[in-house]
Amino acid sequence: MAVEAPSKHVYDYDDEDDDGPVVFKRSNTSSSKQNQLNSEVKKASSQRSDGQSGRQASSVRAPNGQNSVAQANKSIPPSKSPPIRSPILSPKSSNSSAKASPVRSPVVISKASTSLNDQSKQASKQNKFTSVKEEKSPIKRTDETNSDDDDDDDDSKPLSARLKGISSQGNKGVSTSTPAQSQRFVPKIEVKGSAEDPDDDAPLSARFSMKSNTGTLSSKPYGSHEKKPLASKIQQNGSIMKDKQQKSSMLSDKRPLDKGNSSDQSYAKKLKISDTPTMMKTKQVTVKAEKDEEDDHIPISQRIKKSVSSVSKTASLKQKATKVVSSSFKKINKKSKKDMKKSKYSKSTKLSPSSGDGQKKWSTLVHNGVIFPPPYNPHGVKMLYDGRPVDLTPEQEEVATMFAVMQETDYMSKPQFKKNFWEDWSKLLGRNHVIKSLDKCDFTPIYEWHLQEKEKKKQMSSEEKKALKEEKLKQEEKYMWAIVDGVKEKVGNFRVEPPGLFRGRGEHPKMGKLKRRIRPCDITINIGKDAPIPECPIPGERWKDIKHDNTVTWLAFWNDPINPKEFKYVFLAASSSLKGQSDKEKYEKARLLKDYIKNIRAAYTKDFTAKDVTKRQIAVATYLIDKLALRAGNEKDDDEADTVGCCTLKVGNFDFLGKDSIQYVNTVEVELPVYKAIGQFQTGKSKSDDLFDELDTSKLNAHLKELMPGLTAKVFRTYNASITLDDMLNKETKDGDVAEKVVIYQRANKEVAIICNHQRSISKSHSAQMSRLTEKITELKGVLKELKTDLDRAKKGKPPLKDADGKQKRNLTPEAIEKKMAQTNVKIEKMERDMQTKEDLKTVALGTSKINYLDPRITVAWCKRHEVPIEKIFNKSLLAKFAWAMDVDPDFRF
DNA sequence: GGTCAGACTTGCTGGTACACAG
DNA sequence: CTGTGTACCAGCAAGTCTGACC
Repeated sequence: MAVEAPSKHVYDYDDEDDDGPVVFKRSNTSSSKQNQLNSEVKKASSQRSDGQSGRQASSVRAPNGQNSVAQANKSIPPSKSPPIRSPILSPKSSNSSAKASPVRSPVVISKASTSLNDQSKQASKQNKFTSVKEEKSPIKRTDETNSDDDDDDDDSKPLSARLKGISSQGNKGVSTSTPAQSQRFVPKIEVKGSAEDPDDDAPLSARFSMKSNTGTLSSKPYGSHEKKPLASKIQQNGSIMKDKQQKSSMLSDKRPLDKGNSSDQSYAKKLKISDTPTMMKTKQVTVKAEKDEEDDHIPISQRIKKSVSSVSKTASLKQKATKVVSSSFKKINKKSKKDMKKSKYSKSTKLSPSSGDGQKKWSTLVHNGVIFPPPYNPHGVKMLYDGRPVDLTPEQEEVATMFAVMQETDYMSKPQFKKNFWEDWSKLLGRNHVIKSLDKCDFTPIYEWHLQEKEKKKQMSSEEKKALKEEKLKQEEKYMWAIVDGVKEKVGNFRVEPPGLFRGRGEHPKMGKLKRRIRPCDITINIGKDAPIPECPIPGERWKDIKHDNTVTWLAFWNDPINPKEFKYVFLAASSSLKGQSDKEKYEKARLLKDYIKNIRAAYTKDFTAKDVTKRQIAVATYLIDKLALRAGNEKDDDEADTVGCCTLKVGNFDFLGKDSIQYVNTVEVELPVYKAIGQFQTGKSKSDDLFDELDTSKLNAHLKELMPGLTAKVFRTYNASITLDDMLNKETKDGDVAEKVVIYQRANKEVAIICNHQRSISKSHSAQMSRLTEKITELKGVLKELKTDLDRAKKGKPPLKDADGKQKRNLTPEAIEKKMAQTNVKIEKMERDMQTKEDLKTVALGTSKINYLDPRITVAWCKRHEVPIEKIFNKSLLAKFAWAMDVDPDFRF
């Protein structure tokens, strides 16, 4: 079968994580297409390159140990970018290239078509059966005339790139798009010329032009990297602390790993090997490319077949070698899970993409449980009711205080918050209490007491503060660590959440409700069978339950008092090997998508016009997830904030509240078929109806899994974020000092944040800061003017005028004055750039993408290649979290 | 096929320690 | 030395996704 080939590639790749002797060619775009099509060779090759680079690497510092002497400058790069959230694709933005039709935005229509075409071409080249992964697309268009080879490139390109401006999000403050714009997709009508729009080749992202400014994206050249090795090898995880491990890992990096992953073995216990590869292996999918219409009613999934074969071998090999239980075991029911515990190394033949269900996560686990907040200490300050002081019991006072301290927050203006608070508090007060209504309550005395306490704390001497801190540390020390399979690992959240008022985001229906105090009898502890059960810290009380489940990673959990159906877990810290391993798997999965993306795009593009509605909805939804980095959008209960994701978009949406009630406003141009399809989905529905009424996340993800093993909606976010970073860094890094390079990085980071709609609220002092800067600039300009006058006078041999205070200024030579002027100009420019940057970033949160979406190996490798100390990019906790990525080869590409 | 429990990841915020400019 | 600004981190809310169960 034709299929095989592809699969093979895949597998080989993985396996190989280690070796790959192929030649790497990263650069040519031109070649790219071909390469892609044919082979995964690329991957292999890339790996190879890794090896090489390893050598180079030597020059680079070892990640962990670096010292950064350097100084970095904090200077911020100037950015010219326009406000971030400009509407991206609105027609106006489009302009640029196409003058011809105003309508056509830089983006896309054409693009779509193009890509489609390309793909189809490719497809045609190939034959009918193809694995998705392979390049063959199921779709075939005969009409296509030319194919761009570049297309390939596109696929690998980041979305963002494709969007030239994704300007997506309106931020809270900044959305630029007009309501009208945001309301619907603007179809592009443009006649698309031939496929040749240059853009076509460009990745989607390129197609949207980003307004943001960074200006950097050029659309094209992407190609080069296309062929990075997919899998990099599975390296060990680098766990942070073990030297041995480290060493080995380093070694491994330096040269291509061998299949056996020998290096991995050593870690095996702690780390699971990344299964990603494994996972993928599980199912190989093939697409049957019948081009005809008939396909239309065949679900894509069906069109795709899986070929499983080769994989398992590899997988098992690996597993054995590592002795790690692969995460891939799937579908093991609970009982069997438990059984599995006993046989650590047993493996199921079923590999699953999911990360590890049923899989053993640890063999021995020792920890000390959790620490509780101190009991409430009454302050005795009386609040007023109807102007009179009221006596409250400590319990009543505690809750009143929770409310009082929130006086200055926005919650106080939310009726729902007050209503919920009152419901819970009045229960505590009892029916006969003097306090009958919240309206007559005056919490000011308590609030003032609170402010005083805060002030006192602030006024403490540094010694006192230090002493307190040490005291706290001493109490908490024992809870901070767990021993997992013999290795000391940090625990993430060992402190039980204190009681308080629930602070739901957005218009959460439960905001203001009392989050009661959690007691030991609410808590279930999970610990190794042979480990001592943690002593309950509250005398006379006991844990709710003790479990010894090594198929999960939590150390303890309790039910959320606000929503008892939900759980609050205590996990290991992000720096732990367990977390690191799954992090790595996540990125490996995203990297794998790179190999499938082209065909996935071709498939959904084809389905835009499918007869079957469900299929069409899946296609459009996938498109939106891919292009706009939307989240999947699970159904939500009525008692949650009203937010949506892709599958739950409403007919009237395109300005909606996403996770955390963050607004998403984006106007994009979409391909005509998408526009039409959306129009159809909207027909006959009201604004509040689901746009994708045939869809939910399970269906969508089930479908995605048929396209690529383990593929789910969120993988697109990771993929698009990481590929964008990789692409931008590689395209835009130029010679320069460290500070300049850091600026490049920040720009790329910002681009990703915009794509993912990562926002932050504008700091309270933002406007003050801006006006201060403006003032300073004005002042400097005044100085400049004065200098100019002095200069003119000096040239004529006259002394300078007196200064503002009437004092005589020093007599300077014209040269000296000119020098001063130049310095002042530099200062002004820098300030203006700083202002611009500050303005641009005022609503953009860079941290989230760094923590969750950007493969750290991209960053580490880039730092190594460009001699940028990694500490300039990653802070201490990120360094710990990404320890597993530190020994990546400098040539690593996503 | 749908629902739900369960487990884990993602995301924003606020407090604060610390760096820096004046 | 001091007031500001910011980076960092903890906290916890809010997502995603899987598998069991009906």
